[in-house]
Amino acid sequence: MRAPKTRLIFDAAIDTFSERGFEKATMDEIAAKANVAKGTIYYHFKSKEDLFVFLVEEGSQLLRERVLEKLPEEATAAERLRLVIREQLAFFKEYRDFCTIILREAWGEEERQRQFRRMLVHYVREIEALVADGVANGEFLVEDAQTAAWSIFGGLSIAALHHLFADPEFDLTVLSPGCETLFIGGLQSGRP
Amino acid sequence: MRAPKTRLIFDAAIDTFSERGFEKATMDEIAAKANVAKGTIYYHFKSKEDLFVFLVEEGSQLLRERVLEKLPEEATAAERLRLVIREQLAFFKEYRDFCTIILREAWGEEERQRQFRRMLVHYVREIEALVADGVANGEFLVEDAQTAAWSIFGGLSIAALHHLFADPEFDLTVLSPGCETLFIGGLQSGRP
Amino acid sequence: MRAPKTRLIFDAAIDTFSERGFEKATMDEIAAKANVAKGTIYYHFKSKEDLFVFLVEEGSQLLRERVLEKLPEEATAAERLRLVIREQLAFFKEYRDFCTIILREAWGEEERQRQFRRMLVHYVREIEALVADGVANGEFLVEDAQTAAWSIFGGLSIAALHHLFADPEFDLTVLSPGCETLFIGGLQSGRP
Amino acid sequence: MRAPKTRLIFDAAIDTFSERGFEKATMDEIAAKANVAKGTIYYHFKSKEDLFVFLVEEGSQLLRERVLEKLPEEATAAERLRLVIREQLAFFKEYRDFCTIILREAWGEEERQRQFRRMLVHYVREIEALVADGVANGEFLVEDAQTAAWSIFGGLSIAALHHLFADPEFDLTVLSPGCETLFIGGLQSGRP
DNA sequence: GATGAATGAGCTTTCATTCAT
DNA sequence: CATGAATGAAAGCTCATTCAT
Repeated sequence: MRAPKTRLIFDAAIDTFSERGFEKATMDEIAAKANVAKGTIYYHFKSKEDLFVFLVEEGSQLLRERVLEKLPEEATAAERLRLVIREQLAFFKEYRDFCTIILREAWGEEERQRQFRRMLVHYVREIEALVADGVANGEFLVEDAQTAAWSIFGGLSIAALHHLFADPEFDLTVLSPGCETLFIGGLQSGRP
Repeated sequence: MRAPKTRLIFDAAIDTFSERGFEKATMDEIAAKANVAKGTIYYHFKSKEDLFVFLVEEGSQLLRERVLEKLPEEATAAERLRLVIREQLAFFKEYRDFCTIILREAWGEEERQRQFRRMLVHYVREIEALVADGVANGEFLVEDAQTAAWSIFGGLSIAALHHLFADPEFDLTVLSPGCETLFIGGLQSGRP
Repeated sequence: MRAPKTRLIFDAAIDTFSERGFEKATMDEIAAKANVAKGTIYYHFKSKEDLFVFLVEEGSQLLRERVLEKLPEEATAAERLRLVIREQLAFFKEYRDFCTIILREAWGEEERQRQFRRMLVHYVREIEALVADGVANGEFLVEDAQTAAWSIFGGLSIAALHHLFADPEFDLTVLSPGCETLFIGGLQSGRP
Repeated sequence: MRAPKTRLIFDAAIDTFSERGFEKATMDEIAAKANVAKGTIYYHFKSKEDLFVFLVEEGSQLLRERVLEKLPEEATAAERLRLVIREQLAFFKEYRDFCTIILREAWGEEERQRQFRRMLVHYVREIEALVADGVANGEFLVEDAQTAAWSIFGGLSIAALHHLFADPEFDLTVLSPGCETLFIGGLQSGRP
């Protein structure tokens, strides 16, 4: 990743994969965007699949770092979940290309898709743990923390994706308050 | 759709597109699954894209029929939303292939993807209206009904998809109670 | 093989493989020679390897038919061996392309090469049996019929190949008497 | 050839060319086997073709030295030919890689193949002279010494190659007696 | 209506060669 | 002397689409 060309390829690949999807993206386009010869990509990455997996791994790791690692241990589950929602949206705002890739490319039986899902599972499991914490200490009341976690992750993601496709310049962070209210308090938030 | 071959092609296409994704699905595989010659598909559909769009239109219409058309006018917004959640999961259970296609193939700038999103927007707008109703009559408290609607739709869909990929035989309807609680009452459901 | 295009491809492939060798032959050249589109080759043959193997199988079978099937049962081993030598050279004369392919492409660890050798072994084993017959009835005197058989087959082939490369128009059948004398009677043929 | 790296490259090249054939052998593999950088090969050899030709020249020269230079002038033609057969098999035993390369890479219209054949011709011509000697002094009885020479060279080579591919550990020198008998005395060796 | 052989543009990947260091 | 990152031409293969039957 330190090699300068690798960085160029990485960025061009993110861009291209998010714009076209894995199958429609061509190595020619990635090479052109990165301003390197096609062979150069293959010097640094074994295959198109390999490039994709590398990129998804980096992105997933970044997502975990950004969203999960700064959670204050002492805060309540609700406060931490609010932070997760805020940070995930902020992440999607900064890396909108990666956000697109997540939802498009994770679902299928190809090896790269399975690998991708494994990383998502890894991430969502942390949200699940957070929800379970809240349940354990009486803050939350849900039976199935896993489904709740996937609903939250998926709800945020699809809402973000929808807005991004409607308006590429849309500022996703404005969605935070609404999403926090919805997932923490529900639609009946504040009702007796 | 009345021609018997058309039906065979339709089913084979749903099957193939959901298994492989639009790009990886081949007309050969669809033809083989439908037990017709490849030329026959082109006799009934202008192109691969045309076949896909047709299939997505039928599916979207079916989704709307199943989920939205049986909502009792007189019920509360919360009751109607619970029904929506229940019915959408039931629909995904029955048409899991279509559920997969929705989340994989709607996000991109190809014409078919734009068209697909237009249909989703059409569907989600009804949920949004329902949420807005609830807000209007004081049942719900959200600022952005649109985002709430997409979060609910997306949350349900991704949670469903996750479970389907983890276990193809999973019965999605068991997710209903949890999802209803989450979206209506929030994680703090029942807390004072 | 009845489809007309298949025949065109077959002939073009023999021609190209013998001229360039398996690796250097390109599907583009074969297609151009056969006056078909490249895709047409792949419609009839799974891969370049598949095309090659098919062609080698046909050739090997033809070689066996031409050389081995007309051997008179009642003749002496020496007479039959003379016939084999004569017929193999006649075969190489008629199918010089195949003769080239045999010696170039059989030696290596690729699957197609192993398969090829299996067919050669099949052919040479019949010569070996013939030699063994001669030994059994006292006509011949060799300890290792297998090595003798390969020496005869290889000697004929390389001598033929040498002459063909020196002069493509060379008539291989003129080599028969010399080769018969050499292998049957040895260099000291006729000496006491 | 004195530079130590050149030697490493030479050995790695022989190994790789014999294992994969000229076309399939890659400079990367040769470099890896030689434990030098790819650029280093190009420092010592102009091109892949150049490396191959160099190697073939060295090998051919060695073959001539080993087989032809120790022939006792005073011996009979038959005795000298026996020695040739023995020594060629011994050479193939020691340099089995080179033996493989000879038969695989000499037949074609590429410049390197023409050059290769010129060297083989050079070698076989000496055998031819030996045979012609025998004919001149009444030891042998053949009309076409050239064909006889190629038959002997080819017979030995193909028999050796066959055994090497059937069993890489096979000791080729055990073939000597059989081959001597075959080529000198013929299959009817010893018959009246 | 239905067929399937034929097409060719377009894709991923390989690899001999170059050259700045 | 030696290196190895970079190159780009060239190759095998795929597949949506067409069309004569």
